[in-house]
Amino acid sequence: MTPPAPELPQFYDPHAAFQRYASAWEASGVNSPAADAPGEPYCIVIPPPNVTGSLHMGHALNNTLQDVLIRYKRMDGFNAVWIPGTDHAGIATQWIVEKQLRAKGIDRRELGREKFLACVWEWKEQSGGTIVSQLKRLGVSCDWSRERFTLDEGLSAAVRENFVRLVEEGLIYRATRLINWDPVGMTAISDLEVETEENVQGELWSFAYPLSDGSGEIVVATTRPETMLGDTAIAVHPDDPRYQHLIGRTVRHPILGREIPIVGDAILVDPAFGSGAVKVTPAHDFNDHAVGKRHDLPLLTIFTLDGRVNAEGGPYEGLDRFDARTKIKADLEAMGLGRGSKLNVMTLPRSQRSGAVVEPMVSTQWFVRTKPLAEPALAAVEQGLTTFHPRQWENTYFAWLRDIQDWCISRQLWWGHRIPAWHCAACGETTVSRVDVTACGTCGSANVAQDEDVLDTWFSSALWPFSTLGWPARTPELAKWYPNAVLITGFDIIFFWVARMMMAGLHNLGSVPFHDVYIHGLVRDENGDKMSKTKGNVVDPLVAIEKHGTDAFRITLTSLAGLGRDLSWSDKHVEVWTRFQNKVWQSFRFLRMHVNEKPAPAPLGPMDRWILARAGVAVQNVRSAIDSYRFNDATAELHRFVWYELCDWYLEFSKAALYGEDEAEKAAARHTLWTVYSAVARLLHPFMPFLAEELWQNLPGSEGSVVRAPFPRPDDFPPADDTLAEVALLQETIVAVRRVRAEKEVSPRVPLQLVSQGLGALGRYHRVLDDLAKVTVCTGEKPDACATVVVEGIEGWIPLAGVLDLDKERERLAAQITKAQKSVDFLRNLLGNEGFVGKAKPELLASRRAELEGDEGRLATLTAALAALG
RNA sequence: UGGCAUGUAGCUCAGCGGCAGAGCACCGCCCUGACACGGCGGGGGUCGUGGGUUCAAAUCCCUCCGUGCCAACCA
Repeated sequence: MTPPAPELPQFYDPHAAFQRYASAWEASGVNSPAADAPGEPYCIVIPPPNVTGSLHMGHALNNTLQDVLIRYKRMDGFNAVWIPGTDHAGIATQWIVEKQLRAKGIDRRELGREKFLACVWEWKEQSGGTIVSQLKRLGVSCDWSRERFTLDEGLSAAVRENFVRLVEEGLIYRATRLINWDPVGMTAISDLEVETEENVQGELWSFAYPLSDGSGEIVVATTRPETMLGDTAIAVHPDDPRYQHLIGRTVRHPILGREIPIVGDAILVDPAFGSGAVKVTPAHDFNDHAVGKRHDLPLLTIFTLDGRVNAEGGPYEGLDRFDARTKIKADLEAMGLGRGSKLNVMTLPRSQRSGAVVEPMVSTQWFVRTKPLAEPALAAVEQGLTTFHPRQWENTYFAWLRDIQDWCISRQLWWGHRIPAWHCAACGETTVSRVDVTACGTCGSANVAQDEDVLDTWFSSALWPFSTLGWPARTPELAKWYPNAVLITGFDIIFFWVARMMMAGLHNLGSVPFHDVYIHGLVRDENGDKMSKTKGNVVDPLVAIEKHGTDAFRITLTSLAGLGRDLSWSDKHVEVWTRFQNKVWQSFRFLRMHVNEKPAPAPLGPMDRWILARAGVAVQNVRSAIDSYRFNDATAELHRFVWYELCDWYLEFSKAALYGEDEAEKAAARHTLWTVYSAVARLLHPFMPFLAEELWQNLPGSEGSVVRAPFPRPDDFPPADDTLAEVALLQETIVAVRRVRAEKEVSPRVPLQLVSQGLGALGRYHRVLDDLAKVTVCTGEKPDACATVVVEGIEGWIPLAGVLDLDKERERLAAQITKAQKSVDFLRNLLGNEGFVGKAKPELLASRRAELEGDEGRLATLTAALAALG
């Protein structure tokens, strides 16, 4: 006799397990494979969280899914690595530190660039680690030895290399253009960083421009009266009879006195809208800018960089944009030029970061010529080199890339990658270089100064899948792990990030950065509302982990991650998995009561073979679910198998053996339990790693850590054999008998097939016996509707009349039979038709035959059932 | 205005040509030896609307309605 195993605690303690295993795994090096380690490559790079950030539910979901995949692939023998890191997040970070300094009464400009950057670095050092430690609390198995930061030395070199290359190829250029300006952040921003605020109640105000010759006036309407200071034309539709004769003439600016031409422009002007005449401000409106180009109008910038009226505004100089609006309106009204106003629902462009209303401004900036980069990125997805999951996101991706605009990449910030370009004060030329420049590349003058601006933070993020692997150096890591296997991210950054990584990867390395892109939804609250601080419905993942434990937290998120849907987080969902966790634990304790050493293989009974075959099916289902990113299906399959097959059936059946006298049966049950739980621990590991390890460590005879154990394969288990059908029948029988006992209606499909030998065999089982003992079994002459049973050698029957509405059942069956009959006739005709057979492909015919057989079988079953009902 | 989703049990969702499903909630019985964080049984649905295709539609096609997101326009 082996000594009894030490008893397991009554309840699983997820926090203790986390403490026990998390850092031990990291120290073991299992997460840090060498590039030349054996196994097919499988690499995921983390979407780098901002250093400003703290972990929110979106991160939790995103990283849990990555961890599920990486743990699965690691167990499956891949050389799997998950590279973590953080993003310097240019504007966002600078914004925070500036705010902190302002609170102390310090302006960054007083401080100077160098000192300010020192402050940002200091802040990054102390709080940049927060997000990392929070990630670790999720139990993620990143390779922390490869952690990167977008501003570290290697990545900065990658950024320079990419920038200089694109300049050399003519794909980056510097130009003066109308761009989106953030007057609060005081920087240019890209189109993507402009967000629109919907349904703003605004005012559409009309006023009159007097014709220069005094012969009348022309009325225009605007939501931005202050921009009239920069008007350089009035546009009308060239075919509009009201204004046609005015084209070519001028109006006089009522405030500034300028003469302004009236032009005809069919593209901008809709004669049916408003007065049919439009004021044109080419320096502060994108549409007007286009008109200006068409008609060669002067660009008149009227605002300063912080959104005040400049010297061009004459009497309004120094006024804020919005104050100027009020005053100009009032002044024009006073001059008798106001022509009424109406309410107007509009959308306001706001800066994503500062929230300021964006001001279009003419400015000199650096741009990426995106068209040539977008074409290969489009083609790669069209050709299936990269696949989105779910597929429909490819449409979004295509739409944006097909209509892509040049990308403004320079930012008037200090925190970020400074543009590697040096302007010469002597000759005015610009030198772009991978190394710092001390002399002008054109004239040789030493009077050069580096461009003051930094790059858009997404410019460095675009390189992330390969800059983290050492590019531009040709490292073993790059050779092994590029392209990455999969990118997991949210739909909100398909344009910002995914598309740009595709472009950068294809351009710099000639192949796609990843084979799959999994797009997950948004984590919402239990009412389906977006989580937001103002609503106060934000769930802090760390609080949830404290409350429920890492395992339950992770598998809950995973179970909610269906393809193409947002997730609704609620404690009710977590409860399901907390209970699942307990179910696994309690059933494992049962195993430990009966198994305290690794059992030797033994001849197996039918129930043993049944559960092993079912385990094989579950393994197959879990695998194919993960392989196709159906995370919710994977967890549902685990839940179904463990609870409804393993615990509800097998464990109950095994008691007959384990509490009985037959040593051979006991040996079979022990071996089966051990085998199945060995698989369960490994199946659970990607989802509930700490629970899985706790099982593994307490499974007698298991070796090492579950982290390094192989993920179960379907062929680890015996295939289905004839006993499976028998067992299924026994189970149906038991269910039917329980229903009879409950005096409930019995579905005719099952009890009419009751097999006496089956029940006889079942009589030996624990809880089943209990059920049967309470069933009234009759003997003697059998009525038409009954279930035949044999209990402890006595054949009898269970009457069904009285608990069945026989008339209703007959009616229902007859309807089904009519339907089935039609199906069978149809298929038979189809197969009997020579012409059809001649043309049909063999496999199609085979499937049709199979269908027919299925239908005939069903028809037969139904007919038999009807006959039994009389 | 355009595009993409989405509408299935009270709630959260799965199913996507072949007998309408799960979890939670609800009702009844049971603290039996792994588990009351449990067991057994049960009730509950015109699958948003109207048409069409099919032997057969929740599932495919069209119409409309509701909801969400993205993009564009907004003088």
